[in-house]
Amino acid sequence: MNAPQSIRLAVIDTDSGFVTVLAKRAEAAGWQLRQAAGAVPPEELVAMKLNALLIDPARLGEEGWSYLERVCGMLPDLGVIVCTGRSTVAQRVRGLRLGADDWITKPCHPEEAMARVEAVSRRRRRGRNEVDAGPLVAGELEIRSDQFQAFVSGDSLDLTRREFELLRLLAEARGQVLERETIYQRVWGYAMAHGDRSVDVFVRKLRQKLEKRSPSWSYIHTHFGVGYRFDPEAVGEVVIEVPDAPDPSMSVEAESRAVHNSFTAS
Amino acid sequence: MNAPQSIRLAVIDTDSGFVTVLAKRAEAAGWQLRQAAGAVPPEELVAMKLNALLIDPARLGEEGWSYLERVCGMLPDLGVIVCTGRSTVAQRVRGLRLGADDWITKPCHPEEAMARVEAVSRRRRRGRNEVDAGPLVAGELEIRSDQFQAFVSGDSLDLTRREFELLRLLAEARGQVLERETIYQRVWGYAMAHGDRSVDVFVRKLRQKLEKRSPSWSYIHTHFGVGYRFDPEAVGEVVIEVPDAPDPSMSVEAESRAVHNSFTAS
DNA sequence: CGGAGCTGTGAAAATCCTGTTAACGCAGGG
DNA sequence: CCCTGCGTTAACAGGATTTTCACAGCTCCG
Repeated sequence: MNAPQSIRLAVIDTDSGFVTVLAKRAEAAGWQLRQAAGAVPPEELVAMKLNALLIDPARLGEEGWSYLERVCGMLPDLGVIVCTGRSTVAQRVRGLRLGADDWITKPCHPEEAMARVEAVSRRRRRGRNEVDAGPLVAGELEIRSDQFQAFVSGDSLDLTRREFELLRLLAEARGQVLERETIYQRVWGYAMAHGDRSVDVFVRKLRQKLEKRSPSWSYIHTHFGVGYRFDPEAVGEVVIEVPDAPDPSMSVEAESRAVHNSFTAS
Repeated sequence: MNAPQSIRLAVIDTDSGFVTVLAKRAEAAGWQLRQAAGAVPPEELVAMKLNALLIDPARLGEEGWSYLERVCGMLPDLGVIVCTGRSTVAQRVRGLRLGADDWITKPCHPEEAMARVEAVSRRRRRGRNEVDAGPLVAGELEIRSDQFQAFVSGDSLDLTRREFELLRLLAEARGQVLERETIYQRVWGYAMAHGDRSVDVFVRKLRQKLEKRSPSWSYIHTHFGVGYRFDPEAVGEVVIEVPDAPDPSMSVEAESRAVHNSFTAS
């Protein structure tokens, strides 16, 4: 169910050889990686919204242990993996009892380090209710993962599951153009068959529902020959007051069509 | 901070030397330990209500890997620590990616093994915390964990164990949409088989009993394609008086059906 | 200016999902 | 051994949702 989701990892180590190799692999795997050489204040770690922290306390000198203890104490939800040189059983046991989740001995293969980081993150995620983030807001839109719905000033858009997943994917990549194949792969979970128009159809449904609730904004933009891009933009024209007009749909649609095709973005 | 709470651990290994030493220490630490020599069916592991499982898949011969995979897949909440002899990086990576939480190489000091079991168990505990003391009330409903029952103005709903667990889970996540897989995982304790309808059937039983005792409220809402959400809502329509109608059941059911399908969150 | 290739639309057709029932198997108590 | 309560499965019907199609409208590019 959960594809190898992107992991946010921080590495506190000065062993440049190990770190650079690891960074390379992590990047290849699509992880978000931050490096630091010294003891980063726990507050900053919080701000990074990490899944896990890989640390060599030996590089921190005397305060290594106390730092480890402080971090584990202040961020009980953070996965902590110690990766250091030769150590005694007593040291390892102490580290683990202090709150570390795993202890790897250097030299170690970067792939194993990554697998252990994954294992720790996996367990982390499971425990905490996956309400990882607060609602994502964009323009007048509020996307709530815990409700599988999007709202505009409290009103639900009545999205179906696929519509929601598509919207979330696009919104999470705000500003980035996503190709149809990528979108399909990530929302449907498998490769898109050649000639499949499902993505287009769902984009249309989404635009329809978005316009209904948030007419003065334009969210999903088409990139001809490529795919789609999510970017909330207030539509220039202010809403025309048509308080009692029986059917303003024609004018609204004509207007919106012009807005959608803003190809030359970027 | 964490009192070394009692841990329920199962060990699947035939290395009597290692196991007996470990058992001795575990007992001294007040752990509940179960031993097994071969592949125990995942169902039995569920029944043991374990915190963690320590296993040497090499002792299971050929099926070691598949057994590991099966257990990790079916009991995603169980901490799994592999403890085996010499291994390659590739093997360790594979094991960890399969779902194992840690991998220890024999020979290893029993104290370290225990520290790692603790570290893995610590994680799992973090998510499902807290002694919620008082009874939980919602609408006309009162859910008492100490009684394993729910009441409406003093009358018991006569819920069975599973019905109660399901209701409690939903109610504790009030307002949040829970997916079927999540529900099954948390109430039944292991992964839901594809196509299993147990959750639906139990939701129906619950709704039935809830309506019987609290007709003017709607508690469990369906989110098509996703799962269910608990949210007490007073039903708009006041009870229709049908003083002399011999069997009002039909109208009541028809009405309630309409209410259940309030897909639009809000 | 015109054709080829893409994308927007609407609606029909094919699937999937949930509500409901009822049969089945199991285990505990008489 | 039979009865009863409980949980699991299978099957069906009615809807809701997704796919698939056929066309019309746009873009790009020569």
